[in-house]
Parts: sequence; C-alpha cells; structure tokens
Amino acid sequence: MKTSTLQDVARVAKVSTATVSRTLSNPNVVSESTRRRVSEAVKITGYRINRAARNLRTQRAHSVLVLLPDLANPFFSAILEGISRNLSQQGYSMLIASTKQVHDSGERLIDYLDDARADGMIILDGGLDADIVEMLETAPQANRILFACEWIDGANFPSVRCQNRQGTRTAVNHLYDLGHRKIAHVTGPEGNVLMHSRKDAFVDEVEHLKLEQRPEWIIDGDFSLAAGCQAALKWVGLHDRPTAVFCASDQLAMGFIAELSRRGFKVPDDVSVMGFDDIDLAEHFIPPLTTIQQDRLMIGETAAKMLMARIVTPNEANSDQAAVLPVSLVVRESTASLR
Amino acid sequence: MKTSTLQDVARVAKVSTATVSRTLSNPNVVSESTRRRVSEAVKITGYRINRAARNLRTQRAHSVLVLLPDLANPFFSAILEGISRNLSQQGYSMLIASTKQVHDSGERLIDYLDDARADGMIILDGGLDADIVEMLETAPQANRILFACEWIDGANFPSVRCQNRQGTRTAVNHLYDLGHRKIAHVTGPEGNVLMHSRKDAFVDEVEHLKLEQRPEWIIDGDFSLAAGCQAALKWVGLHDRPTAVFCASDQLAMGFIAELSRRGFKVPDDVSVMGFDDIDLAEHFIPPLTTIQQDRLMIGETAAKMLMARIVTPNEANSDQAAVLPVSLVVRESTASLR
DNA sequence: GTCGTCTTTGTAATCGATTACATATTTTGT
DNA sequence: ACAAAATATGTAATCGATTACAAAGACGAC
Repeated sequence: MKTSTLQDVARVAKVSTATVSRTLSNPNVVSESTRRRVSEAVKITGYRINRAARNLRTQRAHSVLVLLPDLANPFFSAILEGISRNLSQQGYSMLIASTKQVHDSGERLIDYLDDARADGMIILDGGLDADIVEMLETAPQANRILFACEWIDGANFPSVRCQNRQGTRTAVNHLYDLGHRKIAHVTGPEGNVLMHSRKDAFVDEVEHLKLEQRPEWIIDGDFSLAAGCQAALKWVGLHDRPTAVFCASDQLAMGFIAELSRRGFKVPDDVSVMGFDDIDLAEHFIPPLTTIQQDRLMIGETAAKMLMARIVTPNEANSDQAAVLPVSLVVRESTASLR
Repeated sequence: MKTSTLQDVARVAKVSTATVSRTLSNPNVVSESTRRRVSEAVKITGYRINRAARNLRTQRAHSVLVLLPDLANPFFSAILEGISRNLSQQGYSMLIASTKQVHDSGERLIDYLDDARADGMIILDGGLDADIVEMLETAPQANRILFACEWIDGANFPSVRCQNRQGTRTAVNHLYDLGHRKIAHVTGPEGNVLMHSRKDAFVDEVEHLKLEQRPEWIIDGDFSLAAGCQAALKWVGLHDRPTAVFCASDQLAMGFIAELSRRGFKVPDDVSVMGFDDIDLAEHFIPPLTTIQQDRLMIGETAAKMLMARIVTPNEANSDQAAVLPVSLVVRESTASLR
C-alpha cells in the first residue's frame, strides 16, 4: 500500500496540485469552497506530506543537529528536552550526534549542513579542536551554528550560556556568609571555557573578599565523578585543610563527597561542599547538595529559539550574540556554618 | 556561495551525471580512469551529496527515530550511544523525540514513518496507550518498528531486551546467599512490562526458595528516586522489617537508601539494598550499589542492527523476533551478610 | 461596454540525485 | 575473423512537492 501523494488528493478534489499545495501551506489564498473540497480529499486519501520532496524543493532539511561531547552525560538531558520542545513546535526535528563519534567516523561536522541533513546546529561542546573550529567559522553556513552552555573563546558564534561568573560569586559568598574563610575550588577540565570562567571568577571573588589563597587550594578536575574522588584525596592530603570546597560541577561534588565519606569524613560537619548545575540527582544525594542552579530547560528552549530565528531570516543581523541566563543558589545540606 | 551538485562534478570531469553517481555509490562498475577523473572533480568542486534529493529519489529517509518516554532519564544515554554508533556506521542519522511530546503536539507517531522523515523507529517506551499501539500494529510500516528495553505485551513487534527474569533470580539468590530470608521488593510503575516481569520473577524465586512472603513486602514504586524515598518510609513503618530489599531500578535503590540514611538507618548494616540496571552513578553512590548490570551500549547497538536489517530487506521473515541480552551481578557495598 | 483590479485557479518548471534502458566499446571464444 | 558476451558510459524519466507566471472570472467604476 503506497501512501498517497498530492496528485492523488488533487484528483479526488478535482483541482490542480498547485491548489492542494496552497490549501495546505497557505489556506487563506484559496476560496472557502475549494478549501473544504481539498480537506475532504485529504481525509479520504489519508494524505501525508512527503518531507523528502518538500525538503528538496524548499532547500530546507526541517531539522536541526544537536552535538554533544558525550551522549552519556545526564547534564544534557533537560537541555535536549528544551530544544526538542521548541523545535517540534515549529515542525522541526532534532538530530543528535556526539562530536567524538562524528570525529571518529571521519565525517566533518560541517557536512551535516553541507549535505542538507540539517538547517543548523546547536553545539554543546566547547572542547572542539582548533582546526574544526576554524573550519566551522569559515564555512558559508557559519551563521547557522550556535553554542549552548559552552562556547569557543575567540570565535564569535552566537551562544546561550548561564551566568557562570555570577553563579561562582554567589557560591563563594554563600560559603563566606557561613563563616568559611579557607575555601578551595575543584576545577573543570583544563582548557574548558566553563572551567576558566568559573575558576577566574572564583579567584577574583576570593581576592575581593580578602581571603587567604594558596595554589594547592585550586584542585584540578574535569567535571566527572571520578575527578571528584581524586580531588577528595588531594584535600585529605593537605596540611591545612580548607573548611569549604566549591566544585565546578555537581558530579565533581558528588565524587568528592563520596570519596570523603569512604575515608570517614562527614559532609558538612568536616567540610562544606558545593556543586554547580543542579542536576536531577543533586537533591537526592546524601547529603542533598547545595549548588548553583542552571535552568537547563530554558537554556535548551532559548538555544532553539535563537537558532530558528537565524534559520528563518538568515541575513538579518541578529544582534543578540550571547544570551546569558540567570542562575540561582539552591541551599541544601552539604554546606553548613563553620563550627 | 552555492554548494556544487552532481551536474557540476559531471561538467568538470567531462562525464555524465549518471557516471558520477555510479562512481560515488557503486565504484566498481566504472573504469579506473574515469573513477580517478571523477574523484578529482569531486575534490575540485567540493561536492557534497544533497541528501534531500537522494532521499526523495531512493524513497529512504536515511534516518531512524528513537522514541523515549522522557528525555531527562539518564538510563537511556548509553543506549542512545549504542544506537547512534551503529547507525552512523551505516550512514544513517538518529532522530530523537519523546513519546510524551509527540503526543502533546498532536502528532501521531506513525507520521514519522508516513511522511518519510524516518525509515524506522526504535521505541524505548512500553507504556504507550492501547490505541496508539493498535495504530502502530495495523500500519503498513509496522515491520519497521522495534522495541528496546521495554516492549508491549500481546503485540508482536520485534524487540531487544535484557534477561529480566534471570537478573531478578540472580539478585534474589545473591541476597539469599548472604543469609537473608526476609526479602522485600520495590516494584516499577503499575502496568509496566519490566515491572511485571521482574515482580513475577521475584515472587517465583522467593517461592522457589521457600522464603516467607507477605503482601506488604512488595512495595509499589515507579523506577524513580522519589518513589524509592516513599518506599523507604513504607519499609520503616513495617513491624517486621525485611533484612534485604531488591529494588526494580537503581534509581529506586538510591532513593531508598537516601531516605533511610536521612532517617538514621545504615546500609548495608541495617538492611541490604540492591538495584537493577547499573547506571553510571551506581558505582559512585554511597555506598556503592550492588546491582544487576545491563549492557546498555549493546542493547542500543543490537536494536539498531536488528532494525537496519529490517529496513534493508523488508520482506525477509526475520525470525529473531526478540533478542534477549545477558545481565550480570555486580557486587558492591550496599549488600552484606546478615548479622 | 470597456477597462482595470482583485481573486482564484491551473500550467509547467524546478529542486538534485538515481537508474532503467540504450548505445558504444572492448574482450573472449571458436 | 566474426558472433557473443562483458564492460563502460550516456540519455532521459523519475521521485513529490513548491511556486513563478499566466489565465480566467468576478466585480465595480466610468
């Protein structure tokens, strides 16, 4: 059983294919009576538009590619939900791939745009190699690329991000207000823009509050649980231990706490620990995690909206290059007043 | 700057478009010399195939839709990774949507197949409404639908799943071997096939081992952290508390443990707790979770492989209706011998 | 009655690849 | 040396929608 085409509908409604097409995509230019006849015929034939045909004719893929560094990261799920929600409202589909996989398979990212598979892309990975970034920047479709959460320093792609500096400042001040004066920071991965953004803000704020600073109180990490565990060991090994630790991600914080608890330390009794992101698990962790909340659904929706605007009106000089979304402090039980 | 087409390549290589097309998709039917000329021309022109055109002509979308109940569930990430990996090897793209969202937007699932957006779909949601299932079953493209992890009882779609019964039996026996004789079960959501599969296997095994059974030792849940917390309260309220609890998911187990620890109980000292799935977080949880491991990457890869086989050769009577993948016991620290 | 305007509909070209069929060329067998 | 078979390439139709342009009809103004 073949699905029916515009031709079939036209035949049944006794009009031309042009009229059927118009009825479907621009109903107000056809008369009331034919509109009814066509609708009737559509129902009778069970007509469904063939997107491949439309895509070819309109030179639009009607889909957007979302690139993650890694599909297995729970941080992204809510962002995807937001993107998908907004796209499907506009009749667009969401393609997903991971940068690693695309790279491994020998494809080039820009191919997705070049071969009409996607009309635009949202990249959630700020860690692309310099040559890939170069290629994206110089591509003719560069204006249909947008970064979310992370971005590329130096490149001027539009982006959606949260207030990383402000969030960090809020976190440090929360700890300060609890009486902590010796505060450590577990960073993200070297070279990551979020890592730098948060680390710089941390250093600035600690300086601003005139707190003691020591190089060994900045502990290298990479956003992962495992790195959090590593960091905990470093903390345990310090002579003069900070009384509070601000981790650059929730996963770091969880790993940190998990490892400490394995070593017999208690959070927040022995040390206050904060994360960043507010992933789903944060509130159910033991202890529930004090953290900086990012509205990931909104990040996704905003990213989709901005990208779609650029796809629909490509040459308009969209001035809003970067949307910076607010963050908020969520106080739970992993932080406490200094005894 | 327009991207170049087959025509352009043909002009540069001084051959017909047919020859270029053949060179690209079936190189061994063209002569060595033209093959070289065409490759050269492709390089010069920077030709990229236009997938919309190919899709229209070949009547293939070259993409597969993956349907999740909920994008924000970390359980699915590794499965997606597996699916994506296999699909991209074969030049296919992965579309993602959530059943909830598709439903809310008024679309019908089958539309994705009908309107040539996808060649097949992998459904990770066994909780579809009966009328939707009915629609899928009677659709002409029903043979390009496959379920993974979950499935629909009664319908005979092909599926990929793990050994739910065997895993449950293994779990119960692990607890039994540790000396536990009073074992509770926290179930998945009512109506879910996995929930029934695991619960039935649990009851059977408990009976087989001649253990005491009580209705209140089967606690209703729904796979979520929150339900795990609820279940913990129920457990706390029991007169005669089971010494071990087998939860139908890791998230349940984590919620269960989290809530207990908030109430001053210790795991595994006061009660042994097991999960099912082995999600990424399980090994970093406090205490690290004893659980039944599903190889989610393999589930994804198998699902993609099976579906692709059906897409490529649609009428072949694929006898392997259900692939059942092995599970394994991972012993960590949330279970211990009965004192 | 004629002209202009507006609305509604049809005709046919088009998007860019694939492929059945025809044709030209080379190879093989006897 | 000639027929048959195999190989290589070109011609042109095709997938199914969209849309520029043309044309036909309705209406009112003068």
